[in-house]
Parts: sequence; C-alpha cells; structure tokens
Amino acid sequence: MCLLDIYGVFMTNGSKTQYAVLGALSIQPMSGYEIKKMMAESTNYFWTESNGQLYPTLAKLAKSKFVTVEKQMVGEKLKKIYTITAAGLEKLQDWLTQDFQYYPVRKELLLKIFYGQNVAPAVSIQHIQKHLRKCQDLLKMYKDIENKLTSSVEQGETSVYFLLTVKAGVGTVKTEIAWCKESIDLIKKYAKPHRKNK
Amino acid sequence: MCLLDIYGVFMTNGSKTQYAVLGALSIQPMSGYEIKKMMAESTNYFWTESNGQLYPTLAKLAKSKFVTVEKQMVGEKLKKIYTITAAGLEKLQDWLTQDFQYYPVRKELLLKIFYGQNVAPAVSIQHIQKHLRKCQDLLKMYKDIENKLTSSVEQGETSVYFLLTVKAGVGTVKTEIAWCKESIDLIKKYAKPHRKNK
DNA sequence: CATAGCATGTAAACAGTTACATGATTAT
DNA sequence: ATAATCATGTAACTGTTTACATGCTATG
Repeated sequence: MCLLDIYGVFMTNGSKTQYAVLGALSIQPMSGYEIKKMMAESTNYFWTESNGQLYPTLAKLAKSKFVTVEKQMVGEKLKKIYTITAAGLEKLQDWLTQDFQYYPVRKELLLKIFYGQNVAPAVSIQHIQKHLRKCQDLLKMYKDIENKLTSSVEQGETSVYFLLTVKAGVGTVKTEIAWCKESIDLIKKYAKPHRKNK
Repeated sequence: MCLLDIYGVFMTNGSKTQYAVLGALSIQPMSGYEIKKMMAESTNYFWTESNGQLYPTLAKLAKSKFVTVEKQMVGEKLKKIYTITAAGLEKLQDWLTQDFQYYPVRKELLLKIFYGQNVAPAVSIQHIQKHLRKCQDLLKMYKDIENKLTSSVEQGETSVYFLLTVKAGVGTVKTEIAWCKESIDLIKKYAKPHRKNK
C-alpha cells in the first residue's frame, strides 16, 4: 500500500462539479448565477465551485439531457433557468449512494505553526489570534443559521440534512476557537528561544 | 467585494511547496524520500505533497542555493541529502512571518449529506458510520502521538509547535465523532420520506 | 520468489482558479 | 458618479496528481 494513503486521501475519480450542480438543482430550478450564490451562502465551507467550472458544467449537463434550459429575457438581459430531469436526478442519486472520498487538506496556518520554531513565538501567536477572530465571526453566523434551521426542521418545513452540515460548521469552529486559546497559552508556557538567522 | 470571499478563501499566491520543503529541512538534513515519509507521518492531515511537486521543487531550491545537495552512494543506489542554507532559512522565516491564507475546503461527505434528501436515510447514515469508524481509528493514533509529545515537550526535548498541530488533529476528530453520532440520531428522528425516482 | 520498502525522477493529463469581457440595473 | 449586484461566459494559466520508469534491498 502506498505511503500517502494512511489517511485514505486519494482523488482517483474525476471532478464532482456536476454532482454539486445537480444537487443544487434538486432543490429548485435555478440560473447559474443563483447556483453560485446559493453555494456561497450554504455549501462554501465544505464545497466551492468557480465560474470556470460552473458554466461549462451546466452546458455539458444540458447537452447530456441531465438538465433542461429555459431562456428568459429579464429586461434586456438573458437569464437561463436550469431544471433537473429524471435522468439527472437518477445520476445524482447514483452518486449519492456511492462511497465518498477524502480530499487532501491544506491548512497553511497549521503548516506555519508546525515550523514555528524558526521564528519568534509572537509571530505564531499573531497568526493564531487572527484565526481566532475569524472563527469567532463565523461562529456567530453559523449559530444564527443553526437556530433558524433547528426550529424550521422541528416544524417539518426543512430537510434535516441542511441542519447537519451547519452543525458540522458550528462544531468545527467551536473546536478551532478552543484550540486557538489553548495553543496561545501553550506557546507562552513552553516556547523556547527560536532559531535566529544572520 | 467578491461573493465567494465571505470566508476569505482565495489562493492568489503561488505554490507553497517550497516552504513545506524548506520547513522539513529546517528540522534536519534529509533526502527527498525522507521528506515525503516525514510529511506522511506528521503533516499529512493538514498538508500534502506529491512526488511530482516534491522532486522538481528540491531541484529548483538547490539551483537557487536555498539548499545544498550531498550525494551519497548507499550500496549501488544514489541518495541525495539536502541541507538548508542560511538563505534558505531566511526565505522560510520570511514566509513564516507573512500572513497565512485559507484554502478552499472539499468534503465530499458533507456534500452528500447536504443533498441527502434525494436518497433513503439509510444511505446517509451509512456514509456517516464509515466516517465515524475512520475518525475513531485516527483518534487513537493522534492520542498516542499527543501523549508522547506532551511528556517530551514538558521535559524540554521537543518544540511545542509539533504538539499544537497534533492537538488540532485530536480536537478535529473528536468533534467529528460527536457530530457523526448526533447526526445519525437526528436523521433517525427527523428524516422525512425521501425523493424517489422512476 | 513475490511483495514491500528504499530511492529518484518525469510526462501527461487533469482540476481548478483567476482575470477578463460584456453590459444592464440598482443603490449610495 | 461610483460601486455593487445581476448575469453569462471564456481563455490562459497554474497547481497538482497520477502513473509510470528504473532498479536495488530486505523480508516473509
């Protein structure tokens, strides 16, 4: 077995953009712009797509009849509303049923912390403090969404699955906040004189 | 401001492979193979590099005098031991001092959960159960390393920074384990009949 | 005697982002 | 006026992985 696979991190399959798009359209018919917006508001912290991926994918899905297009003229502007077809839904369901994969993680903050011995402790502490503030902001946002979704789910208005991913976000940032605080303390307590140069 | 940037996720700078490599060599002189192995054992859960990135980067760093190469013959085989230079250390320290960036996150599990409404609840539960087992295995590994590193740091043998990244790993998987268990319960409680096809 | 590890490296393919083009509308 | 939002799309670039080539050594 390969060395790198101890975490099961491999990307042997192709792009999943098409499923992210089909998934979005499984909620309701939307334009490309609306899909992007909806992703930015809801799935961005675990999945992102750029325009360069989104628009060509929509065109391919339309060509393969997994979605249909309805062209609207809003004033002078062209708006294309995409709707998922039965074949598209089936394709989405097939993918949802298949095993998921882990993607490589890249956290530059942790890479900088890992090699923190080469710089003054204050440098690492500052990075962590910046991350702490970011997480505190995110926590407020996520908690708001979580509260709204919780009552909505309890009243049977919304699918429980949206709530689950929000809860993943809340849990993650809470843990990161605790890690930031503990790490700052530990650096202050244990950091030894760092490696200087020149 | 751009829509996508609400999480501050952008990759405007170039590749950070060179810094990951310089960082590794700041610990001790190593061969390319040893760098890869060391990364797989310690930084893999927040940073990965493939051979296709690693070896060309080592060659470039040697050409730019950020590292020196010492060729050894081990039996019949060639082994190249790389050592960081003063210029290389300075380059590393510069990067460590600069602001870090967030990379886009891709968690296929959460994407599948988010659109779980399109399949039977059992499908989503199975995905989560698989993830739960993976996290439980990782937790054992991380806790072992955490215990060893903690005493090592307390005795002044090891830099506190390695411990911090391990603690980040422990915190993350603990949170994920709790999320998995809660999510399975919530699906069982709230999941409504899913969208069927055909 | 086959498999895994040690060890270096390359080429092709792919995934993905960025930056730009275009242009209308709405808010400040 | 200016900026932001709405709206679609493309091209160039870059980053990254994968798969392969090569061949020795140690282990079961």
